[in-house]
Amino acid sequence: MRSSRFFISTVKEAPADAELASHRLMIRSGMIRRLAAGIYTWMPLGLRVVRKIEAIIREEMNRAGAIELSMPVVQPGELWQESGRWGAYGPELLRFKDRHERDFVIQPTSEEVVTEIARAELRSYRRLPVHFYQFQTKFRDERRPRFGVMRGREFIMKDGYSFHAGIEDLEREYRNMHETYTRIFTRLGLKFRAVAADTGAIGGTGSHEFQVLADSGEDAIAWCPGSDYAANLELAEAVAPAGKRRQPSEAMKKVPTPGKTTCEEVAALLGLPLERTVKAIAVVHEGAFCLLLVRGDHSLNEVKAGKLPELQPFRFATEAEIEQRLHCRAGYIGPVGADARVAVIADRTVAAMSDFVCGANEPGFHLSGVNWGRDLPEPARIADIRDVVEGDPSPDGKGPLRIQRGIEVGHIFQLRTKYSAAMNALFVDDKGATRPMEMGCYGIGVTRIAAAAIEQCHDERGIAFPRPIAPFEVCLVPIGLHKSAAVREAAEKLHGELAAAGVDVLLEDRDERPGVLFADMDLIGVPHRLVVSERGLAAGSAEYKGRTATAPENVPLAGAVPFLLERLKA
RNA sequence: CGGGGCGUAGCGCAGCCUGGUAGCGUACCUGCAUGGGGUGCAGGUGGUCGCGAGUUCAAAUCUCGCCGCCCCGACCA
Repeated sequence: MRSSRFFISTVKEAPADAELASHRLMIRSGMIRRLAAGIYTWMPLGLRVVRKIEAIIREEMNRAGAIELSMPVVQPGELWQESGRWGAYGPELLRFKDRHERDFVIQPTSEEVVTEIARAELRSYRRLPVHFYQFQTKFRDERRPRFGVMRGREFIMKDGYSFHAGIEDLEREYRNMHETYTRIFTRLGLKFRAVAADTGAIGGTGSHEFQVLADSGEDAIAWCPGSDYAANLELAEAVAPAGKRRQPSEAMKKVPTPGKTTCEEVAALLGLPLERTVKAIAVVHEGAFCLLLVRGDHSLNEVKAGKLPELQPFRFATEAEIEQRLHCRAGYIGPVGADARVAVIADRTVAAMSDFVCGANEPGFHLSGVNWGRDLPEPARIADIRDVVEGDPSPDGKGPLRIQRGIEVGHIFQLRTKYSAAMNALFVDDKGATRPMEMGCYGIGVTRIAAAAIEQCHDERGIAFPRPIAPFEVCLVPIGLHKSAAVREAAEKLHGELAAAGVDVLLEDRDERPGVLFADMDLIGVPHRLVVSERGLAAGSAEYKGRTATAPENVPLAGAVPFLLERLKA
């Protein structure tokens, strides 16, 4: 490819509202152009990256035995009524009517359509298992699209759906996909981690997310360096503290804390560590009030709390509700002497505390030296309701946990019979009985991967794409191509030879100054660069530099092609 | 959905308070010079100032309404 015939449109300044490095660099390199909130055009340069990501995923999905098809973006509302998601999905599902006033949706995923196919095509156990997948444009009307294509409304996703005669076979395919995804993200050149994920309302035996590690990620993951334990923070278990609770050593005291409503302020006022305080969070479940107790330096895990039977579902109490029910201002509420009708759920850590500080249920006062069993009854309900923190013991007992941030790029899920049962996707088994099929679903955010890769691989000069997904593998930068016949001839020859060897090479033949060409190639992230100049030709050499290398090196002109082929293998 | 902010040339911004010929940087075009890290000089092109009303002799500027976008928060995959 010649840059003069391609379309390179880099800019020096990115829009002021682009916060993330990947977002800024995708705009600056001309990979994408924003059309509306969360909706982007993939410009030729960006599309090359997307196509390379797709090609790797496709190759591995095919190798794993999945079969590609393509389902419609526009789907009849009827099908969504049938699965129950018409009502359940909420405003994120984009709905519209056609000229006949019939309901349609733009698919956010395709469980309904694929299940419709399965129930028509897969009538016998003899046709199972089957795994269909597609690359397709999705639309989710996100409340707050942001970070460019990282959380866009329109995006490309590889979504796969498998159908099985039994749970064992579903589990086999689930393991197959776990391995396949691991291969895919490894081939894409990403640093990632597979983590256990929340199975949400569907339940089932398993769900894993594949998270690309990046400090800017929206998800937090907890993992144990001493074992293979890894889970989304939403799910990660905080085990009960080891050992017995310390004996009380202080008397309970009411201390004035005017204007101090947070644990931080109270701890600072009393000169105590934050770990000695307890915060009480008032929540409401079906009209019933409940106090959740979490240590002052910990934070409530809403997902874990929401799974407790007595809280499912819950919402936070408003300040007005707190005053009305507890007769106390928010900021001073606590478990001591609380209304007996208000249930109290103590986090495991809180249940093991002694001589702690909490609200006195009286505006302007807290209690210090509070002890379970003496100043208030032993907690009736103890549960794991906090986020784990760095250094907490791993649930598998194999050392302390670490916390890292990640970008979710893949998710595999055992759906079981949620859709097949709702939509009558039945098959006849080997005993002649009719049963709903077991289903699995497996998604990869293709366009999000492009952003995640940049998030992970960039520097002050621009993008440093991993070779497998770079828009071009090699760029030839001739100095003075439009002035020197010798340079032109040498560059053209190298271009021809590299292209013939199957290398995705870009010849920078634009009539620009060298500085512009260097800056652009660094910005768009081409991993290998070969410079051809009169100076080099005189010495019979060309200059090679890897995108992330600190210094260039000279290679003999005659050996440049084999040299590059060797570098491309690495 | 609640709170805050912003809409002026492709991009980044000034001008608005105090109404009177629409500006700067960059990008783009032309010419000359330059030619190993976003080159210099000179000359140019490009804007219904988000949209619609209103006030006024006169509105980018003041008033009202609408739309769009961004940030924070709540909600959710």
